[in-house]
Order: sequence, then structure tokens, then C-alpha cells
Amino acid sequence: MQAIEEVSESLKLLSDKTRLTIMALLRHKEMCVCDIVDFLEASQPNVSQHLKKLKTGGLINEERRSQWVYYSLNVEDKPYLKQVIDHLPSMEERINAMKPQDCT
Amino acid sequence: MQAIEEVSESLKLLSDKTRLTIMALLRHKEMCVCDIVDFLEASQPNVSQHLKKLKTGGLINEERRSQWVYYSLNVEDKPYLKQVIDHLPSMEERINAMKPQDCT
DNA sequence: TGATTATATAAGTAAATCATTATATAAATG
DNA sequence: CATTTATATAATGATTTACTTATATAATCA
Repeated sequence: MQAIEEVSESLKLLSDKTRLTIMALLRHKEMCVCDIVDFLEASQPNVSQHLKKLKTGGLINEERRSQWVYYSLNVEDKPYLKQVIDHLPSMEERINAMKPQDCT
Repeated sequence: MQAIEEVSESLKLLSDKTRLTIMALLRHKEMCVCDIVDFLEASQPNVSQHLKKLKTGGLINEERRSQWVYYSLNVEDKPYLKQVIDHLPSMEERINAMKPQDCT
């Protein structure tokens, strides 16, 4: 059982199309910022700002590995959100269609 | 499997605290506008406008019975939303604490 | 150390959103 | 049919949000 405020904050984070797409992406694998930028064809600052919001809201994890910062989902402990995310369309084909190491 | 756009639209509707509370309310029983106004201690136009958005987004049903308009949930066919709604805190006690027929 | 690549942050702006006030419609009732 | 009650709509203003451009930080490598 979650507080209304807590749920509405989480849903607000998920309700943006760009952020929701990021979540759908990360469902398949962790990704660095440049991978996500390539995939979304969005600007780097735009993606960074969305990632920060998701991170601050506790929906994703962040981990730097040398010059790259990798992001991954953090929803295992949030069943009510996990359901939503699990119903998002698979991004697998589009991920595979990307050139590997596009941003290295 | 839902389109990203469709999910983000639904989540945007749910991400407002007032609308999410309305959904939490309607989980227990259908209610007319004046009941909801009483419960939320919000203005009548404010509630009407939120109800309209939820109705337009397909999340609730509307039914007029003489001078009252009753609203009820319409999420049985949307499992990814139902999970979220089912995790909302129960409003039962607060509903029972309301004077019955407050607005008749 | 200087250049390059990856990412973050700041500032500015345009668009979207929510609440309020005022008014309209709709049904019931004396 | 005029009044009252329930609800909807319209117009307005304030706040929030998302994106852009410009710049800062951080790591790597020549």
C-alpha cells in the first residue's frame, strides 16, 4: 500500500514519453547515456536531465565506469510500477538494430 | 502490450494527486460529483474538470441519474493500470466517516 | 599537459497544466 | 414558470515542465 503522494510522484516521472521510453529501454539492459541519446535521437542534455529526474525519483540506478555512466532499472521493490513497465512494448529489435558501441 | 504513447497518456492522467485520489475513491464505490467534492474539499469546477479528463481518457464511466451524475472506475480491461490503482491506500474509513447523502 | 570524448548543469523560453472565478445548462420542485 | 440544486464549461492567471543553447566537469589518451 503506497501513499497517494508517493504514487503520483512516481507516475509523474513515468508519464513523460521520453522518460517512459527510457524505462522501456532499460528493461532490456543497462545503458550508458550516449546509447540512450543515440536510441532516442534526443539531445544529450535533454536525456541527462530526464535521467537525473528518474534517478532522483529512485526509479533507476546510476554507475560510472570510467568515462561512461551506466543506468539501470530500480523497480524490483516497486511492484505497482513494475507491472506498468512490464506492459511496455519490447524495444529489443530496435536495440539490436543499433550499431554496437555506437558512442565509443 | 501497450503503445508507449497510450501508457504515458494514461499515466499522465493518474499522476495528478487530485485525480489519483478520485481513482482511489472510486475503487470503493461509484460516487456522484457532489460526494467527491465533499470528500476532497475541492471546488466543484475543479472536480468536474478532473472528472472530465478521466472520462475522456477512458479511465472512468459516467452515468446520469436524475440530477446527479455518477462516476465509476473503468479499468477492468487495463491490467497495467489496475495494479497501480489496487496499490493505492484504502479510502474506506474516510468514506464511512462522511455524512451519508451529504449533498442531497 | 593539452585535446578529445562523455556527461552534467545552468539559464532562458515556449508550451502545458492546474486552480479560480464567473457563467451556462439541466433536472427537480414549489 | 420561477427557484433551487447539481453539474459543466469558459476565461484567466500562476506555476510547472520540457526543450534548447551554452558552459562546466570528468575521464582518457596522445
